Formats: sequence, structure tokens, C-alpha cells
Amino acid sequence: MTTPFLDDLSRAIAAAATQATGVVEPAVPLVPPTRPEHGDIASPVAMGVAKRAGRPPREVADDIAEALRRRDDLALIIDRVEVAGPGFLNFRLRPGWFGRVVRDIAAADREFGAGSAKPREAILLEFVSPNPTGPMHVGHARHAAYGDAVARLLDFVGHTVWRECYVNDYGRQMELFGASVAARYAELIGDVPHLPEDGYHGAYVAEIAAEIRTEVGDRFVGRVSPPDAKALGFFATAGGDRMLARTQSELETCRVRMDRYFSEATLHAEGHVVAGIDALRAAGLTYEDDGATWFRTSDFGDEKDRVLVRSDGATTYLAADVAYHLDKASRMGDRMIDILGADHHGYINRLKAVIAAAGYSTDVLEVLIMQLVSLIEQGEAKRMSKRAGTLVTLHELINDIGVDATRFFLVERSHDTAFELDLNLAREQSQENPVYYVQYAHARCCSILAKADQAGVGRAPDHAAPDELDPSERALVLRLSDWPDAVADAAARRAPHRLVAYLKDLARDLHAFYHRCRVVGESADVQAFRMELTVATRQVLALGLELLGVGAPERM
RNA sequence: GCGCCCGUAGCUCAGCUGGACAGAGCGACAGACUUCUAAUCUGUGGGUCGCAGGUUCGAAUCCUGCCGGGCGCGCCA
Repeated sequence: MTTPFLDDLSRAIAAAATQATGVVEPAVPLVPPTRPEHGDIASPVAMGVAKRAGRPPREVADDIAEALRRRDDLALIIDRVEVAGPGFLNFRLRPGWFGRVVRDIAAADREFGAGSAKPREAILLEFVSPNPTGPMHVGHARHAAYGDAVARLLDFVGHTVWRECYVNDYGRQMELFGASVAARYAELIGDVPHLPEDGYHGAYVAEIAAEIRTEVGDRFVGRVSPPDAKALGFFATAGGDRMLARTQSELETCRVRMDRYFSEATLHAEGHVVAGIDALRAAGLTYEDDGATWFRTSDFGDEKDRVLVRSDGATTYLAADVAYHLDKASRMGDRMIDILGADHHGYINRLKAVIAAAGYSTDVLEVLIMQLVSLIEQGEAKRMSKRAGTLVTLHELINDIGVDATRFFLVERSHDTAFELDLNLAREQSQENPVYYVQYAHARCCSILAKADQAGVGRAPDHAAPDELDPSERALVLRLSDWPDAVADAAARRAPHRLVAYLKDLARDLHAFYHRCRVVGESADVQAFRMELTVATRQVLALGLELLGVGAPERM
């Protein structure tokens, strides 16, 4: 907790610590106390400097506290400072500090906590990246919800983010998909279907085939049973286009925006794959062996070298990724971030090798690994198998629990943790669902302000702070004051789940405040202060929910 | 075998750039609506932080070794 509202206090503690021990302490941590009787804010700084000064922590803490008490300028901030435990400095803050914080937050409006990143970077973020051979499932949904939230966070703290989705529309899987669509088309026109053995069986394949037939009619009669090469190419492309369109539409429904869908096939068609291999060859990073062309990825930490061109002349998936990452490197600005599934973690060093080969520091590529998500219903794991067709699609998930719950639940846990999403809980339209808990807090703020409006109570931004504050008011203001730090931290760590945790805490503080304190109809100072507090809380809840891509309803 | 991730309350998980008796939600139990929405609040119960060492004034957090689980280690994509 390093709220900007306590910078003065932080600096004063640092100065006092140096004065007391001679030790220079650049970073003075301020932490929320674990127990209410410890005051509003605490600092363990004395323990740290005492160690380096070779003195007992409590003694050092006493010296610092005494020095702080002698500073008149702090009287506006600190009500009381005490030394406790092994050497903690516990502060109780003045009502005036709370008043100022609330005014500043309400005045900052949507800019509160924004733009704090240093330095501000231009970042190319790649996420989701599906195969256009089938519908997106829960795994894609987690990538989408997480990636989009990270993008919003990075943008909010001041970075410039370009969102990109790589489309794997090339290779054997696309051929199989094309053949599968052609087979369903053959059925529709009364021909014998030639469904490949490891082809695609889902009902959506037939849907796609029907859509294509509506467009091209019977033009392929006699050419799909079995299909000729040209027909296969047509059905692969036409089918892939339609799957991609579905993907785009579903992501839009989920409020996930992409700046570009990047086609792998175009990399091949435009010669970038070959050019990429040539570039690596020119850099001396390839060699020929057994008729294949190898990339010396082991020079960059990979377990072994990898094939770029097979002995039959075909390029590998890696070759396309080389081309793609070279292309991204030339466009990224300062940094590129890939969000990959856990099953691709072995890819990190290969991609770093590409970046290094292109002459960049490997640090400019950040790979975030997403662990698995599974579903649980009635206390039992929902079995999901692609082959059995029991995979839960993103489409079904949204129809089941809604976009807000889907997004909220999928970013509630760290991307680094495999977790189980409880469908019963997510479906719950009532009290035990954390999504509504946070949204309800926002609606409640709106409700209070609507009531004030109705009562003809206007806002008074330059009110004086009340002399006495309820503990719930103190807790709420302290929470709000921590927002800039919380959001900066979530962005820096690429950890939107921290934002979720913050919002749940904030919602809890608001609800507690609501039950203990009335806003409308109190004395002028109290009413004015609580109005501004309500405005500030509503604002931060709205900002937070927006960063998660979750709605902030005014009424529920 | 090697690499990455994970083992924290009955369940799902935070906390992990070291700080006060370890947190939340759900579930269980007991209370609170004549007042700005009870989709809320208050309280109770619940834990050898996988195990064992080490570093430290202080370890869930850092180091080492085990045990257990997930994922990966193709001239597949």
C-alpha cells in the first residue's frame, strides 16, 4: 500500500528513520494494519533499518515516532502515532485527511489512478489465437477474458496496447476441416460423403456446409464425392472464413476487442515464412541435417534444436511462428506479450530465440502461460472431450451464465493457477454470487445518490470533514485511497485477479458502510462528506468493473 | 529422466519482491428489514500453510531435498 495520499507521511518517516539511525531508507512501506486497534495505517520500516543500524527495532521505532511527533506539518495528517509489537509504527489519521482524500478522488473522476506507468510503453498483445476449425470452448474463454482484462489494465495505466489474434488457418488441420465441410456439403446435394477418418464431426460442420450451399448452390455437384483438390481448397477457405466470423462475433459479444486478426495463411502466401527462414540462415542460426533445415534454438535455452523445413520440403508450424514473431517485432514498439496455454510452455525458449535472432533483447518478449480451466457442476467435474463432443463451448457458457459472470469468474483466479469454475455458483442470480455482490455495491451507490437527488440534496465538494468518523468510513476511504496502487500493481503483474480481489474488498467496505451510516438527512458536514464518499466509491467500482469488461448496473 | 506450473479452512481459491494471533467466497450454525435496494449486514465454528531441513530478530512467502498432482519434452499443429 503506497497511496499517493500518504506520500508526505512516507517521506517524513524516511527522513526520521535516517535521522534516528543514519541508515538511508528509500522505500518506506505502508501497510494496512491487521487489526483495527492498530490504527489506520502502519509501517514496519523500523525493523528493516534497525537491522542495518545494529539496534533494537523497538528503540529505533520509538526514535522515529518521537521525531514524527515533533513535526508540526504532519499534524494535519497524523492524529496519533504509536509503537507496537516487534517495532511497528501505527498511525491514526486525522479526519481532515479523509476529507481531502475523498474530495480528490471524486474530483479526479475517471482519471483516478490512471496513467501511472513508468515508462509508458507501446505493447503488442497477442491472445486467444484459435484454430478456425471449431468453436471456441471454455479454455479460449479464459484466454479471452484474461487477455482483454490485461489489455484494459495496461491501457488504463498509460501504455499503448495493440491487441492481436493469430489465426491458425493453415496446414493439415485446415485441410481436414475443409474435407469435413465438403463431405457435409456432399450430403446436402445428395452425393456420397467422404468424411476423412480423423475429420471434424461436430454439428457446426454441417451448419457451415449448409451456409456455403446457400451461397454457392449446387456448383460443386460431381466434384465433392470424392472432392478434387480445388474443391477441397475452396471448402477449407470458405469454411475457415465462416468459423472465423463466428469467433469474431462471439468475442464481440464478450466485449473482447481485437485490433487485428492475423492470418497464418497470408504469411505463407506472401512469402514471409520463407523470408523468415532465410533471415535466420543469413544470421548463421540454421543448419542442414538429414535433409531438414534446423534452427539452433538450443543456443537460446531450448532443450534441443528444432526443425524449420522438413525433409519433404514442407515448413513446420515453428517456421510460420518465426515469420509471425519477426513481423510482430517490427511493429511492436517497446514490447510484445504472448498469452499461451500451459501446453505451449515449451515454446517460450523457441520464441525467445526468434527475438534474439532478430537482434532484440529477449526481455521484449513476455510470455504469459495460462493454466487449464475446468468446469464443475453439482460438485462433480464436468467431463470434457473434444472427440465425444461434450466440450462446453464459449457460446454455451455465455447462454448459461451470462457475459458478466463468465468474464468475472474467468479472471477471478491467477492465470498461473489451474482452477475449477463452479457452474452452479456462477449461475446463481443471488446473494452467493460474487459478480452480483460487486455489481450490487455499485447499484447501491447509485441508489443512495438517486435518493439524495430526490431529496433535493446537492453535492458540496468543498465541505469540511466531520470531526468524528465511523470505522466503516475510515475503512472505505482507506480502501479507495489504495486504488492507484492496486491498479498499478495488477497491471505491472499482468494480474487482473488482484483487481477482482480489490473490488470484492471495496464492495464489502461499501456494504458495511451502508449498514452503519446513513447519507441523506444527516447534518450538513456529515451528509456532504458521505455524499462525496459515495460518489468516489461508485466511481472506483465503475472503473474497476470496466477494466474487467463487466457491466456496472445502476439498478438491480 | 529433464523442464514449467501447482499443493493454504469441508469445497473453490487469495496472500508468495519476508513482518503483528494466516484471509475471502461458498457450505454449516445463530442473529438483523417502520429508515438511501436484505442480490445486504453482524456474529460463531472451521487450518500440522504437502513433508523435512536451512537462512533470518521474524518464513505461507527466500534456499535445498523429498512426497503428491497437472502440463510439456515430434521432421504434429
